Amino acid sequence: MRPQKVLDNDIYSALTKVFRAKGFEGASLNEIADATGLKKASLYHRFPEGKKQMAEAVFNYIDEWVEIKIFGALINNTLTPDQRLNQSINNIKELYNDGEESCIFRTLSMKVGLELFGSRIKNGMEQWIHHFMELGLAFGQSKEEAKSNAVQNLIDIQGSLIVSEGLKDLSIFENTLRIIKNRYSKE
Amino acid sequence: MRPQKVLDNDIYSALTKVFRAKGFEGASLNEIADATGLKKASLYHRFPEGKKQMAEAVFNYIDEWVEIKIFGALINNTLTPDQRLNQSINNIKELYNDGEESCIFRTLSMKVGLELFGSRIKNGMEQWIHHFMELGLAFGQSKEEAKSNAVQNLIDIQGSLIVSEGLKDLSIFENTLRIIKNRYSKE
DNA sequence: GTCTATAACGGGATAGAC
DNA sequence: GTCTATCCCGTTATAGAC
Repeated sequence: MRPQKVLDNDIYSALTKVFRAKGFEGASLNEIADATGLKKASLYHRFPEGKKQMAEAVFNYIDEWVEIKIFGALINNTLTPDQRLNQSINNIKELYNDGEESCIFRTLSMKVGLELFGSRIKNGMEQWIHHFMELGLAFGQSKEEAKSNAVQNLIDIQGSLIVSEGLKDLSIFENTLRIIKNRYSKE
Repeated sequence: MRPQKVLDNDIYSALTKVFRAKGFEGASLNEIADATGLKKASLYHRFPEGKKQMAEAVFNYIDEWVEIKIFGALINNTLTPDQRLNQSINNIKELYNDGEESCIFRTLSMKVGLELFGSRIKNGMEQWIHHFMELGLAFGQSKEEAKSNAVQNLIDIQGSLIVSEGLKDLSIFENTLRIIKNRYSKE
């Protein structure tokens, strides 16, 4: 029996799970092989440049998701500002699985990860800030207000993920999403 | 010539640097050996239980520093609340080297680290919250206010370290410390 | 496109001399 | 207390069959 071709999306999804949990150095090819259902040699067929390329695929995969589901919502001008806010917050919640899953900004930015992917991470963070700014402007905030709120949103998300995980209390992440909402729309 | 005994404190300091930068899995014994100036076998003389014990020494080393320089300042009732605030903020700045150094809550709490050190991390975070709460109470805040400010301080510190590093902009960390100050003392 | 098998290397850890 | 030398295993990566 011929081996099935494993679907690209299933591979990306499995890669993402592993790298988010373990980071770049902590993710071993054996574990990645188990998670994807491919043997190591097959992984090298898909990713000839090896582990680094696998991690890059994770960035691409998440970037695309975020672009559509979060940035897309934040700047969708067929929606009211309140709708944009609610939709993007819900999708942020989904991205981090209610606070259970880490962010690649964190797990892939330890020393080695930062050397390899520093510019992607910087770029990604700037995108988050840019799109949150648009939301603030849509709510009538000044440029300065919108900017500082956007930066603080990013800080809050990153920080609350770490604190939630450390304290094993997901309500902290949830509460942070509420705080972000309140920066734009009271009650 | 007899080998010098390498000072405990120099070892802890070097260990801390490596684990903070690389995390548990990313820190290799070769690198630790280089950083401490001890050969691998000598490290095992000091830390018979191996790498895990080395990381534990880092927790102890930082815990002690934080206990004295940060928690000590936060609850020092020979100082005015404003003095406690300023001193502890300055020491937080020092702890993270103006935002250049990571926090072990972050680097030692990836999947494997969390399995090994989860309860130490939880405990440590609770200590930070507890002592920040005392500061809030000293400033006349209600228990609820003091608690939520304390949690938010922790979130802000963790988040701003990640965002500062990612954007390569230490002013974000500095600004966060100012925000924390303003939770207690206006201007 | 996937596999088995294996190479080449670095990882954590230990033995034993000084 | 530190060292050199070594062990064993898991790691990344490759060769070649199917």
